[in-house]
Amino acid sequence: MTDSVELTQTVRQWMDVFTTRSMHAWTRYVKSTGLSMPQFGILMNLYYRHTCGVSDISERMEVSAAAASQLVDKLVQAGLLERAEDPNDRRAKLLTLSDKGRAMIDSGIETRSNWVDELIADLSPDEFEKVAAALETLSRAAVRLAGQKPERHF
Amino acid sequence: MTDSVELTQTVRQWMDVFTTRSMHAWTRYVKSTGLSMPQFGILMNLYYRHTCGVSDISERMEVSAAAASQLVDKLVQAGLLERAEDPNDRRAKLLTLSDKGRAMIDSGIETRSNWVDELIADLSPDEFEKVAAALETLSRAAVRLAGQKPERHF
DNA sequence: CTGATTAGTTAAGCGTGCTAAACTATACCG
DNA sequence: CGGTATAGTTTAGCACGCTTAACTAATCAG
Repeated sequence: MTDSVELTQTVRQWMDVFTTRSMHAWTRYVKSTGLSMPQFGILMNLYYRHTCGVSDISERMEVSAAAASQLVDKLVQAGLLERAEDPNDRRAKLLTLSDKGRAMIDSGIETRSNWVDELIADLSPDEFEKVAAALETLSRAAVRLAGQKPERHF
Repeated sequence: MTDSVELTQTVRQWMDVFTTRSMHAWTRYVKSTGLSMPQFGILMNLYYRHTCGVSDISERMEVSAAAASQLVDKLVQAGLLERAEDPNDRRAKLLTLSDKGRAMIDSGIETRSNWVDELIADLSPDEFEKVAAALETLSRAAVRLAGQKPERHF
């Protein structure tokens, strides 16, 4: 039986390689879109949580409401975001990605996928299957962990 | 035999979950240090590539030499970086992390490790072993891939 | 030695993100 | 109804990163 400490080390090391690599790629892609990091962050938020208000953005990004409002406004003007009035609460706005905004994020994810696909293409079918199974296990664990303490900032 | 397209989908999805999560954590940590993103990026660079000059920073971060010089200067003043004259070429500087700078990155990696460890703790011993094996496979593939085209920007 | 290149710094100026503060408008509550 | 809280915007001002351009100093090539 392999040493458990050693295995932990393996997992951490992978995390290290992967995080470094993926952050670099991400940074590069964001720059290529011409958007700033915070702007792109808002688009990402809306990509996953389909709609929300300005104050939600403010909370998630831990910036003031003023900052969120300004950032959102730029994205609206760039045609990446739709900002509609909430019919249930006319103070609030409903923010959603425009098609253009969604396409931009899709394309970013696509870029990321390409790297992963190259990585996978390098594996034997057997390795591939094992890797996929392992990652699914990890995904489930991640979801479980996130569910355990949803009270944490976000 | 499981559908290969489906497996690819699994891998991509994990990538998605993991990237989102790890970038968020990274952003939060950087903010907590009081450093800006680019400043932290320089420290990261030097953490992995033990020493380099100002122009190397400039190239890797794709900013002007002036920008690199200014950022480095702030880090030196903050005591996170050592800037020494290169004895072989007195025009050039040798940049290295100070103990304080190294500690800062170590602590960031530590934070990341904690999350991974929590994730792992949630697995059965059997799952754990399989996951570790799979990630090692992936790591090797990543290294191989990186080695294949080292001419790419970096 | 001389001219050109390379490493790095400094200064001026711009764009951006951020905050605090003041303000508008809607919703909620007694 | 009237007072308070909430959602969002606007403004002024600051800090930061970045660029271009001008500059110093060291190295290299003929």
